[in-house]
Amino acid sequence: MPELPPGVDVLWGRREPAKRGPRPNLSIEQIVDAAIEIASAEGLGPLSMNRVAEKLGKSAMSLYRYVRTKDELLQVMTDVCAVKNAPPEPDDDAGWRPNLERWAYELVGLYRRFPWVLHVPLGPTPPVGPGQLTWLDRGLGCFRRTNVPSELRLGVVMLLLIFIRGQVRMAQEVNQGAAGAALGYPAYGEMLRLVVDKDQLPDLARLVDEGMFDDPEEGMSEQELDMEVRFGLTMIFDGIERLVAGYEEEQ
Amino acid sequence: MPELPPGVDVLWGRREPAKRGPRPNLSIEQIVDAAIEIASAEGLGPLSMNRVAEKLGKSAMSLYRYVRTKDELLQVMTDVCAVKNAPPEPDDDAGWRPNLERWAYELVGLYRRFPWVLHVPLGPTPPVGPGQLTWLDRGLGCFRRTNVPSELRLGVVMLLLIFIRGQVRMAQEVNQGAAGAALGYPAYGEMLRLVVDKDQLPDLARLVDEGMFDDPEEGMSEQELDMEVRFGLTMIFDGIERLVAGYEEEQ
DNA sequence: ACCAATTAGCGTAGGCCATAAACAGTTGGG
DNA sequence: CCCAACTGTTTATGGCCTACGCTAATTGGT
Repeated sequence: MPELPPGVDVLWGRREPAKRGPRPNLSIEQIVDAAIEIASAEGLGPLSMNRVAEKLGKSAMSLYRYVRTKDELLQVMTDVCAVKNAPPEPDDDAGWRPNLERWAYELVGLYRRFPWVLHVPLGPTPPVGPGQLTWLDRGLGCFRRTNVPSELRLGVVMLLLIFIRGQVRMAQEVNQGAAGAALGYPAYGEMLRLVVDKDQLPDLARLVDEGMFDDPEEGMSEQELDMEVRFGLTMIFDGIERLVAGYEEEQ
Repeated sequence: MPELPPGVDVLWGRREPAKRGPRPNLSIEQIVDAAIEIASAEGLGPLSMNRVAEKLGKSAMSLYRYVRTKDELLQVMTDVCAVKNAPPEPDDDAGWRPNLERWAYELVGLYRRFPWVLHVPLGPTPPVGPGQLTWLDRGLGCFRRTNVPSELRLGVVMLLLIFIRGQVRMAQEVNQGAAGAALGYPAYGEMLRLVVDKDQLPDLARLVDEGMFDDPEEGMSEQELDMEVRFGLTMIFDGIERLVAGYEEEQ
Protein backbone atom coordinates (compact mmCIF):
# COMPACT_ATOMS: atom_id res chain seq x y z
CA MET A 1 0.00 0.00 0.00
CA PRO A 2 1.57 3.26 -1.12
CA GLU A 3 1.93 6.16 1.23
CA LEU A 4 -0.98 8.55 1.18
CA PRO A 5 -0.59 12.30 1.28
CA PRO A 6 -0.89 13.90 4.70
CA GLY A 7 -4.29 13.89 6.32
CA VAL A 8 -5.98 11.43 4.02
CA ASP A 9 -5.65 8.50 6.39
CA VAL A 10 -7.10 10.61 9.16
CA LEU A 11 -10.06 11.80 7.14
CA TRP A 12 -11.04 8.35 5.99
CA GLY A 13 -10.57 6.82 9.42
CA ARG A 14 -7.72 4.65 8.23
CA ARG A 15 -5.41 5.33 11.11
CA GLU A 16 -5.17 2.23 13.28
CA PRO A 17 -5.57 2.97 17.00
CA ALA A 18 -2.50 2.47 19.16
CA LYS A 19 -2.26 -0.86 20.91
CA ARG A 20 0.34 -0.12 23.56
CA GLY A 21 1.15 2.97 25.54
CA PRO A 22 -0.95 5.36 27.61
CA ARG A 23 -4.47 6.13 26.53
CA PRO A 24 -4.65 9.34 24.50
CA ASN A 25 -6.09 12.25 26.39
CA LEU A 26 -6.82 14.05 23.14
CA SER A 27 -8.33 13.26 19.77
CA ILE A 28 -8.06 14.59 16.27
CA GLU A 29 -11.69 15.58 16.40
CA GLN A 30 -11.14 17.77 19.41
CA ILE A 31 -8.11 19.40 17.83
CA VAL A 32 -9.84 20.04 14.54
CA ASP A 33 -12.96 21.34 16.25
CA ALA A 34 -10.96 23.71 18.38
CA ALA A 35 -9.05 24.93 15.36
CA ILE A 36 -12.24 25.44 13.38
CA GLU A 37 -13.72 27.36 16.27
CA ILE A 38 -10.75 29.72 16.37
CA ALA A 39 -10.64 30.17 12.60
CA SER A 40 -14.37 30.83 12.43
CA ALA A 41 -14.19 33.41 15.19
CA GLU A 42 -10.97 35.22 14.30
CA GLY A 43 -9.77 34.01 10.93
CA LEU A 44 -6.68 32.10 9.88
CA GLY A 45 -4.26 34.78 11.01
CA PRO A 46 -4.50 34.22 14.76
CA LEU A 47 -4.70 30.44 14.28
CA SER A 48 -1.43 29.08 15.60
CA MET A 49 -0.55 25.73 17.05
CA ASN A 50 -0.08 27.47 20.36
CA ARG A 51 -3.58 28.97 20.31
CA VAL A 52 -5.15 25.62 19.51
CA ALA A 53 -3.21 23.81 22.20
CA GLU A 54 -3.95 26.57 24.70
CA LYS A 55 -7.65 26.24 24.00
CA LEU A 56 -7.38 22.55 24.82
CA GLY A 57 -5.26 23.09 27.92
CA LYS A 58 -2.33 21.21 26.42
CA SER A 59 1.11 22.03 25.12
CA ALA A 60 1.66 23.01 21.50
CA MET A 61 3.88 20.07 20.72
CA SER A 62 1.31 17.56 21.89
CA LEU A 63 -0.73 18.30 18.78
CA TYR A 64 2.00 16.87 16.62
CA ARG A 65 1.14 13.39 17.87
CA TYR A 66 -2.11 13.70 15.93
CA VAL A 67 -1.17 15.94 13.04
CA ARG A 68 2.02 15.76 11.00
CA THR A 69 2.19 19.45 10.26
CA LYS A 70 0.14 22.60 10.51
CA ASP A 71 -0.73 22.40 6.85
CA GLU A 72 -2.15 18.95 7.38
CA LEU A 73 -4.35 20.37 10.13
CA LEU A 74 -5.62 23.02 7.74
CA GLN A 75 -6.42 20.48 5.05
CA VAL A 76 -8.30 18.32 7.52
CA MET A 77 -10.16 21.33 8.86
CA THR A 78 -11.50 22.26 5.46
CA ASP A 79 -12.63 18.75 4.69
CA VAL A 80 -14.26 18.25 8.08
CA CYS A 81 -16.06 21.49 7.42
CA ALA A 82 -17.41 20.05 4.19
CA VAL A 83 -18.40 16.83 5.94
CA LYS A 84 -20.38 18.64 8.61
CA ASN A 85 -22.15 20.72 5.97
CA ALA A 86 -23.04 18.08 3.45
CA PRO A 87 -24.35 18.94 -0.01
CA PRO A 88 -28.05 18.44 -0.79
CA GLU A 89 -29.09 15.15 -2.35
CA PRO A 90 -30.24 15.71 -5.94
CA ASP A 91 -33.94 15.16 -6.47
CA ASP A 92 -34.39 12.69 -9.29
CA ASP A 93 -37.79 14.10 -10.14
CA ALA A 94 -36.49 17.58 -10.76
CA GLY A 95 -34.44 18.69 -13.77
CA TRP A 96 -30.70 19.08 -13.65
CA ARG A 97 -30.88 22.84 -13.44
CA PRO A 98 -32.93 23.28 -10.24
CA ASN A 99 -30.88 20.55 -8.60
CA LEU A 100 -27.59 22.11 -9.58
CA GLU A 101 -28.82 25.56 -8.58
CA ARG A 102 -29.72 24.33 -5.14
CA TRP A 103 -26.30 22.70 -4.89
CA ALA A 104 -24.61 25.92 -5.93
CA TYR A 105 -26.43 28.12 -3.45
CA GLU A 106 -25.77 25.68 -0.65
CA LEU A 107 -22.09 25.91 -1.49
CA VAL A 108 -22.31 29.68 -1.41
CA GLY A 109 -23.82 29.41 2.06
CA LEU A 110 -21.04 27.14 3.22
CA TYR A 111 -18.31 29.50 2.06
CA ARG A 112 -20.13 32.40 3.62
CA ARG A 113 -20.44 30.63 6.95
CA PHE A 114 -16.78 29.55 6.94
CA PRO A 115 -14.88 32.30 5.15
CA TRP A 116 -11.49 31.07 6.29
CA VAL A 117 -11.85 27.99 4.07
CA LEU A 118 -11.20 30.25 1.08
CA HIS A 119 -7.86 31.28 2.53
CA VAL A 120 -6.46 27.85 3.31
CA PRO A 121 -3.40 27.42 1.11
CA LEU A 122 -3.57 24.69 -1.50
CA GLY A 123 -2.48 21.26 -0.44
CA PRO A 124 0.17 19.12 -2.13
CA THR A 125 -2.52 17.28 -4.09
CA PRO A 126 -6.01 18.00 -5.39
CA PRO A 127 -8.66 17.32 -2.75
CA VAL A 128 -9.14 13.70 -1.76
CA GLY A 129 -11.07 14.06 1.49
CA PRO A 130 -14.57 12.61 1.88
CA GLY A 131 -16.15 16.03 2.39
CA GLN A 132 -14.94 17.66 -0.77
CA LEU A 133 -15.41 14.51 -2.81
CA THR A 134 -19.00 14.22 -1.61
CA TRP A 135 -19.68 17.75 -2.79
CA LEU A 136 -18.16 16.86 -6.14
CA ASP A 137 -20.22 13.69 -6.36
CA ARG A 138 -23.53 15.39 -5.57
CA GLY A 139 -22.78 18.02 -8.17
CA LEU A 140 -22.12 15.38 -10.78
CA GLY A 141 -25.25 13.54 -9.66
CA CYS A 142 -27.43 16.37 -10.96
CA PHE A 143 -26.83 15.04 -14.46
CA ARG A 144 -27.87 11.52 -13.57
CA ARG A 145 -31.01 11.55 -15.70
CA THR A 146 -29.35 13.16 -18.69
CA ASN A 147 -26.96 11.86 -21.31
CA VAL A 148 -24.42 14.57 -20.83
CA PRO A 149 -20.98 12.99 -21.36
CA SER A 150 -18.67 12.64 -18.41
CA GLU A 151 -16.17 15.25 -19.48
CA LEU A 152 -18.87 17.87 -19.68
CA ARG A 153 -20.28 16.95 -16.28
CA LEU A 154 -16.90 17.32 -14.69
CA GLY A 155 -16.20 20.53 -16.55
CA VAL A 156 -19.46 22.11 -15.52
CA VAL A 157 -19.15 21.21 -11.85
CA MET A 158 -15.55 22.40 -11.78
CA LEU A 159 -16.60 25.65 -13.40
CA LEU A 160 -19.17 26.20 -10.67
CA LEU A 161 -16.77 25.29 -7.89
CA ILE A 162 -14.23 27.75 -9.19
CA PHE A 163 -16.65 30.58 -9.78
CA ILE A 164 -18.40 30.29 -6.44
CA ARG A 165 -15.10 30.19 -4.59
CA GLY A 166 -13.91 33.28 -6.39
CA GLN A 167 -17.16 35.18 -6.13
CA VAL A 168 -17.63 34.70 -2.40
CA ARG A 169 -14.01 35.56 -1.84
CA MET A 170 -14.38 38.74 -3.82
CA ALA A 171 -17.45 39.66 -1.78
CA GLN A 172 -15.40 39.16 1.37
CA GLU A 173 -12.74 41.43 -0.03
CA VAL A 174 -15.24 44.20 -0.66
CA ASN A 175 -16.69 43.85 2.82
CA GLN A 176 -13.22 43.93 4.25
CA GLY A 177 -12.65 47.14 2.34
CA ALA A 178 -15.74 48.60 3.92
CA ALA A 179 -14.34 47.68 7.30
CA GLY A 180 -11.11 49.46 6.40
CA ALA A 181 -13.16 52.49 5.45
CA ALA A 182 -14.20 52.71 9.05
CA LEU A 183 -10.53 52.87 9.93
CA GLY A 184 -9.94 56.17 8.19
CA TYR A 185 -9.54 55.32 4.53
CA PRO A 186 -11.88 57.07 2.14
CA ALA A 187 -14.65 54.97 0.60
CA TYR A 188 -13.85 53.02 -2.54
CA GLY A 189 -15.78 55.32 -4.84
CA GLU A 190 -14.07 58.29 -3.24
CA MET A 191 -10.64 56.83 -3.84
CA LEU A 192 -11.43 56.00 -7.43
CA ARG A 193 -12.50 59.59 -8.00
CA LEU A 194 -9.12 60.67 -6.73
CA VAL A 195 -7.07 58.57 -9.11
CA VAL A 196 -9.15 57.66 -12.16
CA ASP A 197 -8.35 59.91 -15.09
CA LYS A 198 -11.01 60.54 -17.75
CA ASP A 199 -8.46 60.39 -20.55
CA GLN A 200 -6.54 57.34 -19.48
CA LEU A 201 -9.39 55.21 -18.14
CA PRO A 202 -12.44 56.59 -19.95
CA ASP A 203 -14.77 53.62 -19.57
CA LEU A 204 -14.03 53.17 -15.93
CA ALA A 205 -14.36 56.89 -15.32
CA ARG A 206 -17.88 56.78 -16.70
CA LEU A 207 -18.92 54.16 -14.17
CA VAL A 208 -17.27 56.10 -11.38
CA ASP A 209 -19.20 59.20 -12.37
CA GLU A 210 -22.43 57.26 -12.31
CA GLY A 211 -21.68 56.39 -8.69
CA MET A 212 -21.50 52.69 -9.42
CA PHE A 213 -18.82 52.16 -6.77
CA ASP A 214 -20.33 54.30 -4.06
CA ASP A 215 -22.93 52.21 -2.33
CA PRO A 216 -21.28 48.87 -1.64
CA GLU A 217 -18.93 50.44 0.89
CA GLU A 218 -21.64 50.82 3.48
CA GLY A 219 -21.41 47.12 4.27
CA MET A 220 -23.45 45.11 1.81
CA SER A 221 -26.45 43.32 3.17
CA GLU A 222 -26.79 39.60 2.59
CA GLN A 223 -29.46 40.40 0.04
CA GLU A 224 -27.08 42.46 -2.04
CA LEU A 225 -24.39 39.81 -1.83
CA ASP A 226 -26.91 37.22 -2.94
CA MET A 227 -27.74 39.43 -5.89
CA GLU A 228 -24.13 39.56 -7.04
CA VAL A 229 -23.81 35.82 -6.85
CA ARG A 230 -27.16 35.31 -8.51
CA PHE A 231 -26.11 37.47 -11.43
CA GLY A 232 -22.98 35.47 -12.15
CA LEU A 233 -24.63 32.14 -11.57
CA THR A 234 -27.52 32.99 -13.87
CA MET A 235 -25.10 33.86 -16.61
CA ILE A 236 -23.17 30.65 -16.12
CA PHE A 237 -26.28 28.50 -15.96
CA ASP A 238 -27.52 30.04 -19.19
CA GLY A 239 -24.24 29.06 -20.79
CA ILE A 240 -24.45 25.55 -19.39
CA GLU A 241 -28.00 25.19 -20.60
CA ARG A 242 -27.04 25.93 -24.18
CA LEU A 243 -24.15 23.52 -23.89
CA VAL A 244 -26.10 20.56 -22.55
CA ALA A 245 -29.36 21.23 -24.38
CA GLY A 246 -28.75 18.43 -26.85
CA TYR A 247 -28.32 15.75 -24.22
CA GLU A 248 -31.23 16.48 -21.92
CA GLU A 249 -33.82 13.86 -21.08
CA GLU A 250 -32.80 11.32 -23.64
CA GLN A 251 -32.88 8.34 -21.35
CA MET B 1 -6.52 65.45 1.25
CA PRO B 2 -7.44 62.27 3.11
CA GLU B 3 -4.89 59.60 3.80
CA LEU B 4 -4.66 56.97 1.10
CA PRO B 5 -4.29 53.29 1.84
CA PRO B 6 -0.73 51.95 1.78
CA GLY B 7 0.99 51.77 -1.55
CA VAL B 8 -1.41 53.90 -3.52
CA ASP B 9 0.72 57.02 -3.36
CA VAL B 10 3.69 55.02 -4.55
CA LEU B 11 1.85 53.46 -7.45
CA TRP B 12 0.49 56.74 -8.75
CA GLY B 13 3.78 58.57 -8.27
CA ARG B 14 2.34 60.85 -5.64
CA ARG B 15 5.17 60.56 -3.18
CA GLU B 16 7.10 63.84 -3.06
CA PRO B 17 10.87 63.37 -3.28
CA ALA B 18 12.87 64.22 -0.18
CA LYS B 19 14.39 67.69 -0.08
CA ARG B 20 17.01 67.31 2.60
CA GLY B 21 19.19 64.43 3.68
CA PRO B 22 21.52 62.11 1.80
CA ARG B 23 20.57 61.01 -1.68
CA PRO B 24 18.79 57.65 -1.79
CA ASN B 25 20.96 54.84 -3.01
CA LEU B 26 17.89 52.74 -3.69
CA SER B 27 14.48 53.18 -5.28
CA ILE B 28 11.09 51.59 -4.98
CA GLU B 29 11.37 50.37 -8.54
CA GLN B 30 14.55 48.46 -7.76
CA ILE B 31 13.01 46.94 -4.67
CA VAL B 32 9.82 45.92 -6.41
CA ASP B 33 11.71 44.54 -9.39
CA ALA B 34 13.98 42.49 -7.17
CA ALA B 35 10.99 41.17 -5.24
CA ILE B 36 9.15 40.28 -8.43
CA GLU B 37 12.22 38.49 -9.70
CA ILE B 38 12.42 36.38 -6.59
CA ALA B 39 8.70 35.64 -6.52
CA SER B 40 8.69 34.69 -10.20
CA ALA B 41 11.63 32.36 -9.78
CA GLU B 42 10.79 30.71 -6.45
CA GLY B 43 7.30 31.77 -5.42
CA LEU B 44 6.01 33.78 -2.51
CA GLY B 45 7.26 31.37 0.13
CA PRO B 46 10.98 32.21 -0.06
CA LEU B 47 10.19 35.90 -0.56
CA SER B 48 11.31 37.60 2.64
CA MET B 49 12.48 41.11 3.30
CA ASN B 50 15.90 39.66 3.98
CA ARG B 51 16.05 37.92 0.60
CA VAL B 52 15.06 41.07 -1.24
CA ALA B 53 17.56 43.21 0.63
CA GLU B 54 20.25 40.60 0.14
CA LYS B 55 19.64 40.62 -3.60
CA LEU B 56 20.19 44.38 -3.59
CA GLY B 57 23.26 44.23 -1.39
CA LYS B 58 21.54 46.16 1.38
CA SER B 59 20.18 45.43 4.81
CA ALA B 60 16.63 44.30 5.42
CA MET B 61 15.65 47.33 7.41
CA SER B 62 16.71 49.72 4.70
CA LEU B 63 13.73 48.62 2.64
CA TYR B 64 11.38 50.07 5.21
CA ARG B 65 12.40 53.56 4.14
CA TYR B 66 10.58 52.87 0.87
CA VAL B 67 7.82 50.52 1.90
CA ARG B 68 5.66 50.77 4.98
CA THR B 69 5.20 47.05 5.42
CA LYS B 70 5.74 43.79 3.62
CA ASP B 71 2.10 43.63 2.66
CA GLU B 72 2.40 47.01 0.98
CA LEU B 73 5.31 45.64 -1.02
CA LEU B 74 3.16 42.72 -2.14
CA GLN B 75 0.30 44.97 -3.20
CA VAL B 76 2.66 47.18 -5.18
CA MET B 77 4.28 44.14 -6.76
CA THR B 78 1.00 42.85 -8.14
CA ASP B 79 0.03 46.20 -9.55
CA VAL B 80 3.40 46.85 -11.12
CA CYS B 81 3.08 43.44 -12.68
CA ALA B 82 -0.21 44.50 -14.24
CA VAL B 83 1.32 47.78 -15.41
CA LYS B 84 4.20 46.05 -17.17
CA ASN B 85 1.82 43.61 -18.84
CA ALA B 86 -0.88 45.97 -20.02
CA PRO B 87 -4.21 44.71 -21.38
CA PRO B 88 -4.87 44.88 -25.12
CA GLU B 89 -6.63 47.95 -26.47
CA PRO B 90 -10.14 47.02 -27.69
CA ASP B 91 -10.56 47.25 -31.44
CA ASP B 92 -13.54 49.44 -32.18
CA ASP B 93 -14.15 47.72 -35.50
CA ALA B 94 -14.55 44.30 -33.96
CA GLY B 95 -17.52 43.12 -31.92
CA TRP B 96 -17.54 43.03 -28.15
CA ARG B 97 -17.02 39.29 -28.04
CA PRO B 98 -13.73 38.95 -29.93
CA ASN B 99 -12.39 41.94 -28.05
CA LEU B 100 -13.38 40.56 -24.69
CA GLU B 101 -12.07 37.13 -25.60
CA ARG B 102 -8.68 38.56 -26.49
CA TRP B 103 -8.70 40.48 -23.21
CA ALA B 104 -9.56 37.30 -21.29
CA TYR B 105 -6.84 35.17 -22.86
CA GLU B 106 -4.26 37.89 -22.30
CA LEU B 107 -5.24 37.86 -18.65
CA VAL B 108 -4.85 34.10 -18.56
CA GLY B 109 -1.38 34.53 -19.96
CA LEU B 110 -0.49 37.10 -17.34
CA TYR B 111 -1.56 34.87 -14.47
CA ARG B 112 0.29 31.96 -16.01
CA ARG B 113 3.48 33.98 -16.35
CA PHE B 114 3.24 35.33 -12.81
CA PRO B 115 1.59 32.60 -10.75
CA TRP B 116 2.50 34.17 -7.44
CA VAL B 117 0.07 37.01 -8.09
CA LEU B 118 -2.75 34.59 -7.36
CA HIS B 119 -1.35 33.93 -3.89
CA VAL B 120 -0.88 37.50 -2.75
CA PRO B 121 -3.19 38.00 0.22
CA LEU B 122 -5.97 40.51 -0.23
CA GLY B 123 -5.20 44.10 0.65
CA PRO B 124 -7.17 46.29 3.04
CA THR B 125 -9.19 47.75 0.15
CA PRO B 126 -10.29 46.64 -3.30
CA PRO B 127 -7.63 47.31 -5.94
CA VAL B 128 -6.92 50.97 -6.67
CA GLY B 129 -3.57 50.72 -8.47
CA PRO B 130 -3.18 51.90 -12.06
CA GLY B 131 -2.35 48.44 -13.35
CA GLN B 132 -5.42 46.66 -12.12
CA LEU B 133 -7.67 49.60 -12.91
CA THR B 134 -6.36 49.69 -16.46
CA TRP B 135 -7.25 46.05 -16.89
CA LEU B 136 -10.71 46.78 -15.58
CA ASP B 137 -11.09 49.76 -17.90
CA ARG B 138 -10.05 47.88 -21.01
CA GLY B 139 -12.47 45.11 -20.15
CA LEU B 140 -15.30 47.58 -19.79
CA GLY B 141 -14.20 49.25 -23.01
CA CYS B 142 -15.19 46.18 -25.01
CA PHE B 143 -18.80 47.27 -24.63
CA ARG B 144 -18.13 50.76 -25.91
CA ARG B 145 -20.13 50.33 -29.10
CA THR B 146 -23.05 48.60 -27.44
CA ASN B 147 -25.86 49.88 -25.26
CA VAL B 148 -25.28 47.41 -22.49
CA PRO B 149 -26.06 49.20 -19.21
CA SER B 150 -23.23 49.98 -16.83
CA GLU B 151 -24.22 47.50 -14.17
CA LEU B 152 -24.11 44.67 -16.65
CA ARG B 153 -20.73 45.73 -18.03
CA LEU B 154 -19.25 45.75 -14.57
CA GLY B 155 -20.89 42.47 -13.67
CA VAL B 156 -19.61 40.72 -16.78
CA VAL B 157 -16.03 41.92 -16.41
CA MET B 158 -16.03 41.03 -12.73
CA LEU B 159 -17.33 37.58 -13.56
CA LEU B 160 -14.49 37.06 -16.00
CA LEU B 161 -11.87 38.37 -13.59
CA ILE B 162 -13.09 36.02 -10.91
CA PHE B 163 -13.36 32.98 -13.11
CA ILE B 164 -9.98 33.40 -14.77
CA ARG B 165 -8.27 33.91 -11.44
CA GLY B 166 -9.87 30.77 -10.06
CA GLN B 167 -9.33 28.67 -13.14
CA VAL B 168 -5.64 29.41 -13.52
CA ARG B 169 -5.15 28.89 -9.84
CA MET B 170 -6.87 25.54 -10.01
CA ALA B 171 -4.66 24.54 -12.93
CA GLN B 172 -1.63 25.45 -10.84
CA GLU B 173 -2.95 23.28 -8.07
CA VAL B 174 -3.26 20.30 -10.35
CA ASN B 175 0.22 20.82 -11.73
CA GLN B 176 1.52 21.11 -8.21
CA GLY B 177 -0.18 17.82 -7.46
CA ALA B 178 1.62 16.26 -10.38
CA ALA B 179 4.87 17.54 -8.94
CA GLY B 180 3.96 15.95 -5.63
CA ALA B 181 3.32 12.71 -7.48
CA ALA B 182 6.98 12.69 -8.40
CA LEU B 183 7.71 12.89 -4.68
CA GLY B 184 6.19 9.52 -3.89
CA TYR B 185 2.48 10.08 -3.70
CA PRO B 186 0.31 7.97 -5.95
CA ALA B 187 -1.26 9.71 -8.92
CA TYR B 188 -4.59 11.46 -8.37
CA GLY B 189 -6.63 8.83 -10.20
CA GLU B 190 -4.86 6.14 -8.20
CA MET B 191 -5.71 7.81 -4.91
CA LEU B 192 -9.32 8.27 -5.87
CA ARG B 193 -9.57 4.58 -6.68
CA LEU B 194 -8.33 3.88 -3.17
CA VAL B 195 -10.96 5.93 -1.39
CA VAL B 196 -13.98 6.42 -3.63
CA ASP B 197 -16.76 4.00 -2.75
CA LYS B 198 -19.25 2.97 -5.44
CA ASP B 199 -22.15 3.09 -2.99
CA GLN B 200 -21.41 6.35 -1.29
CA LEU B 201 -20.12 8.35 -4.24
CA PRO B 202 -21.70 6.62 -7.25
CA ASP B 203 -21.46 9.42 -9.79
CA LEU B 204 -17.89 10.21 -8.96
CA ALA B 205 -16.99 6.53 -8.99
CA ARG B 206 -18.22 6.28 -12.55
CA LEU B 207 -15.87 9.01 -13.70
CA VAL B 208 -13.01 7.42 -11.81
CA ASP B 209 -13.69 4.11 -13.53
CA GLU B 210 -13.64 5.81 -16.89
CA GLY B 211 -10.14 7.02 -16.10
CA MET B 212 -11.16 10.65 -16.23
CA PHE B 213 -8.66 11.57 -13.52
CA ASP B 214 -5.74 9.56 -14.78
CA ASP B 215 -4.07 11.61 -17.47
CA PRO B 216 -3.72 15.10 -16.06
CA GLU B 217 -1.21 13.91 -13.50
CA GLU B 218 1.53 13.58 -16.05
CA GLY B 219 1.99 17.33 -16.04
CA MET B 220 -0.48 18.94 -18.34
CA SER B 221 0.87 20.62 -21.39
CA GLU B 222 0.04 24.24 -22.08
CA GLN B 223 -2.31 23.02 -24.76
CA GLU B 224 -4.35 21.00 -22.30
CA LEU B 225 -4.45 23.85 -19.84
CA ASP B 226 -5.65 26.13 -22.58
CA MET B 227 -8.37 23.63 -23.33
CA GLU B 228 -9.65 23.70 -19.77
CA VAL B 229 -9.77 27.46 -19.74
CA ARG B 230 -11.32 27.58 -23.18
CA PHE B 231 -14.11 25.26 -22.06
CA GLY B 232 -15.09 27.43 -19.13
CA LEU B 233 -14.71 30.66 -21.02
CA THR B 234 -16.81 29.41 -23.91
CA MET B 235 -19.58 28.51 -21.52
CA ILE B 236 -19.42 31.89 -19.84
CA PHE B 237 -19.30 33.81 -23.10
CA ASP B 238 -22.35 31.93 -24.32
CA GLY B 239 -24.16 33.03 -21.20
CA ILE B 240 -23.01 36.60 -21.62
CA GLU B 241 -24.10 36.61 -25.23
CA ARG B 242 -27.64 35.65 -24.35
CA LEU B 243 -27.64 38.31 -21.65
CA VAL B 244 -26.46 41.20 -23.79
CA ALA B 245 -28.11 40.15 -27.03
CA GLY B 246 -30.82 42.79 -26.68
CA TYR B 247 -28.43 45.68 -26.38
CA GLU B 248 -25.99 44.95 -29.15
CA GLU B 249 -25.29 47.45 -31.94
CA GLU B 250 -28.10 49.83 -31.14
CA GLN B 251 -26.05 52.98 -31.39
C1' DA C 1 30.70 79.42 7.18
C1' DC C 2 28.24 76.97 10.21
C1' DC C 3 24.39 75.03 12.77
C1' DA C 4 20.09 72.54 12.82
C1' DA C 5 16.98 69.84 10.55
C1' DT C 6 16.16 66.11 7.70
C1' DT C 7 16.95 61.72 5.79
C1' DA C 8 19.42 56.97 4.32
C1' DG C 9 20.99 52.89 5.75
C1' DC C 10 22.13 49.61 9.34
C1' DG C 11 22.55 46.92 13.93
C1' DT C 12 20.18 45.27 17.56
C1' DA C 13 16.61 43.20 19.66
C1' DG C 14 11.88 41.59 20.67
C1' DG C 15 8.07 38.89 19.75
C1' DC C 16 5.95 35.86 17.21
C1' DC C 17 5.89 31.34 14.63
C1' DA C 18 6.57 26.06 13.28
C1' DT C 19 8.82 22.24 14.57
C1' DA C 20 13.13 19.04 15.62
C1' DA C 21 15.01 16.36 19.52
C1' DA C 22 15.38 14.53 23.86
C1' DC C 23 12.95 13.17 28.07
C1' DA C 24 9.58 11.55 31.65
C1' DG C 25 5.73 9.10 32.61
C1' DT C 26 2.09 5.36 31.27
C1' DT C 27 0.42 1.13 29.42
C1' DG C 28 -0.04 -3.55 27.42
C1' DG C 29 2.25 -7.91 25.71
C1' DG C 30 5.47 -11.57 26.42
C1' DC D 1 8.20 -8.53 35.74
C1' DC D 2 10.29 -6.09 32.01
C1' DC D 3 10.69 -4.31 27.62
C1' DA D 4 8.75 -1.91 23.81
C1' DA D 5 5.55 1.27 22.43
C1' DC D 6 3.20 5.32 23.10
C1' DT D 7 1.74 10.10 25.05
C1' DG D 8 2.62 14.69 26.51
C1' DT D 9 6.06 18.12 27.77
C1' DT D 10 10.29 20.65 27.89
C1' DT D 11 13.88 22.68 25.60
C1' DA D 12 16.03 24.55 21.71
C1' DT D 13 16.65 26.15 16.84
C1' DG D 14 15.95 28.90 13.15
C1' DG D 15 13.00 31.66 10.66
C1' DC D 16 10.10 35.72 10.10
C1' DC D 17 8.50 40.90 10.43
C1' DT D 18 9.49 45.11 12.26
C1' DA D 19 10.02 48.89 16.39
C1' DC D 20 13.73 51.55 17.94
C1' DG D 21 17.88 54.00 18.01
C1' DC D 22 22.22 55.14 16.02
C1' DT D 23 25.60 57.10 12.57
C1' DA D 24 26.62 59.52 8.68
C1' DA D 25 25.31 62.21 4.78
C1' DT D 26 23.09 66.17 2.84
C1' DT D 27 20.89 70.66 2.67
C1' DG D 28 18.42 75.15 4.02
C1' DG D 29 18.65 79.02 6.65
C1' DT D 30 21.23 82.47 8.91
